[in-house]
Amino acid sequence: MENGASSTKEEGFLSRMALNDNKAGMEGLDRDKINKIIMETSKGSRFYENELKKEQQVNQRIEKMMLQKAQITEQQLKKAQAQVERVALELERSRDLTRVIVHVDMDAFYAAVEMRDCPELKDKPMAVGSMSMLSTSNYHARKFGVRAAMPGFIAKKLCPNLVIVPPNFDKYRAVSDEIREIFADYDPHFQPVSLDEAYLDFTDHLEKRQSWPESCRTHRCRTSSTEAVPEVANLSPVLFEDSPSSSPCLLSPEGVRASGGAFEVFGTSVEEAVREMRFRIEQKTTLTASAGIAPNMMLAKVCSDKNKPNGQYVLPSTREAVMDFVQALPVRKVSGIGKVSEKMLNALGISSCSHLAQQMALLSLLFSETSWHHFMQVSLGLGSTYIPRHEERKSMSTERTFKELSKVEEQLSLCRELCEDLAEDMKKEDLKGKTVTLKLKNVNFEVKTRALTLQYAVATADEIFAVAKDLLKMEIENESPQPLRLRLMGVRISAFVGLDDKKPLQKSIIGFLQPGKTGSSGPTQELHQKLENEHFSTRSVLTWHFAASVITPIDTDAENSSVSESLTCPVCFRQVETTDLNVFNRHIDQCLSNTCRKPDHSTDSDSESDLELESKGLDKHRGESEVEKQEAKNYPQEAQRSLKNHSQTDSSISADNETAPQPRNNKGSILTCPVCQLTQDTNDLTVFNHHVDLCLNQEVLHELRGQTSSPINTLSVTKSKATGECSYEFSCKSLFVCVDFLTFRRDSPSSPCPKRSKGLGPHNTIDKFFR
DNA sequence: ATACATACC
DNA sequence: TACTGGTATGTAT
Repeated sequence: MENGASSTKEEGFLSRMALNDNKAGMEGLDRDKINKIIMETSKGSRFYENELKKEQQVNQRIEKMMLQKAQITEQQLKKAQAQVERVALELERSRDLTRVIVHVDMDAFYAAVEMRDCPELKDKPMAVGSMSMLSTSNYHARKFGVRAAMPGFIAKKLCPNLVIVPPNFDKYRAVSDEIREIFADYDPHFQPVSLDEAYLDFTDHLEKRQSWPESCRTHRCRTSSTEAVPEVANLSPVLFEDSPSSSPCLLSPEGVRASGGAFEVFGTSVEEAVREMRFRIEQKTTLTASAGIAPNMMLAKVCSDKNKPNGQYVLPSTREAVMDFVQALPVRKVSGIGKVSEKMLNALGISSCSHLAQQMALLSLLFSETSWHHFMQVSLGLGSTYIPRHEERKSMSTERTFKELSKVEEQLSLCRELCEDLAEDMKKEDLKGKTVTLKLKNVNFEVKTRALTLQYAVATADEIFAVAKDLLKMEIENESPQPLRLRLMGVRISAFVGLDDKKPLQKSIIGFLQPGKTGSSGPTQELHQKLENEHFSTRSVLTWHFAASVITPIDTDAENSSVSESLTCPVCFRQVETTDLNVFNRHIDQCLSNTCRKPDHSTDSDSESDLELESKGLDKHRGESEVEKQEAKNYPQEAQRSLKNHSQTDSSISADNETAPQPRNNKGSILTCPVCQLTQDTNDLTVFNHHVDLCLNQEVLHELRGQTSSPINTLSVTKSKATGECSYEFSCKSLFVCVDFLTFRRDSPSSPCPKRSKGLGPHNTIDKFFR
């Protein structure tokens, strides 16, 4: 009668269900008692049973691993050891201790915001979330074992007086914006991890900071005491506020002194700079942050946890300090090593990073290359010293948990709803993707995903639903005559067009505009390095940083007159009646997408009939062709052609231009746009050139959109079009126009800073692209 | 390419 | 009563 679950309950429960006291604020509490309550509250639930099942899967994985381990011969190990040492040596050679990386993390962020805005909560144990799930708890509540990712009803058992506050994400986002403004003063290219967390590269800031006068390092306290300030109060404006770019010193020393009040002067060291940043965060938001300072991201992340809350920790940039630090580090503290990896490593007798180093040869035989390379880096205290710019998103999804849903019609209508929500989000970012994934979780918490990749990208609710509903129907069929008893459904879209398959040309443009750091170090940097070197010789690269992509009115001379209330769109060249740059940018986006994409055709797909399950066979093949039909309906021939490279079969494209991206203007020939690679149905060079301009503008603006935080400088558009010249000239001129849209700022202090892109002749810029 | 698992906040 | 939601990536097939 013993089923697998009940026989292994006793040994299986701990690692998955038990309290995770890994995080700050969890020291010295009664773990056993807490775990007992957690277990008692959970036992017997479907969730618990599923956790047991997963636990067993992990145990099996471990058993398999141990078997493998038992079969390893002395010889293999020797060989592995040699290999490991080679790699270690190579990694060691790449070690870079010259960067100063900071990881900042707000303390109990959501909870802290709620406490700030509701003093009642100050001295109570509280958490943000719901009875079903908590996202954060304050430090008071943590003493009871209440923590993030714990369901509220269990937390209540642990701490009956716990106050649970529903989340207010808009507010958190607003606070997040405030702290990010401060981050940007120390590293304009900082990388946000979440609303409350970011990585910053302080290296450049520190260099500049050395020559700053004291006045630039002086910051005013909001009140004389940094303690509890009621309400939102007038936050004293911080220095720098209005000069995110160039000179940070706004106030003269007299100004500082004249305004009176309490001041704090910060030094020029890293510690002081980071302390200053945290101070400013606290002055501005009444919330505290913790920070870790280290020579790479991996270490900085660990360090920020070290003196939490409201503290910071510096790991000196010496190999010795790093190695000492890492030896003592429990593997679980490392970002990327979670519950399961920890358990597997533990099974091998590995709990700290020193063990990790000792067992490397073994690990190289038991784990995949990516895994053991990661372990190796961790054990050597290596990590990324280059903070990559935020990557473009790779997927977008929406999912919802609900109480049991078993009726087919309800499942289908829910699916449609999700698709509508997703489509709405997609629209906001103007995305289209080719892969649709349906996610289902049944009442036993078993998760399934079903995906289908289309030939063309989709974006609208109808298009997505056309696919998702078939995936769903397929699952319903599979399960029948039993119904699907669902507790969650989700829809995801991925494989966006315009990321990979689009244009190496664009990459060159952006690569040129933003070559990034030139520091060489770490295997993780090799890729960046390689990419860079394709276009530049490493050290000689000027580090141009994009400043703003906003376009100013052409007629700036009318500044004082009453007529200056409009801006000229560089795409349609019409006046836009606004001075709001956001509005104006939206207009340009609109213009660009209107010109480069066919207008949407309203798709009245089978929305009604979709809600009935077709009882006939619904095999995958049929599903696909249905989807394709749907596709064809939604995207008329021409639009499909403009969507991507699947246009090869199009009869209007002559067979002889397969690989030649350059336009030719021979008599009677058809021109191919070097950007979108599509044949242009014209022989008119002016028309063709206009098309290329649009393409380029769209690409560059699309790429740069969202990369810049503070629009500062702008420039006017000069309409300098080439007509009747050779094809290369077109491209160059077009690129020049496109480059001319932008204003650059040179961050490198070694060279003068041209205010306008006029200083960037085509000789400096375009020539490089075409090499 | 698909499915599932792990990880992070 | 009640155990999330969003994104990325690794592993296995």
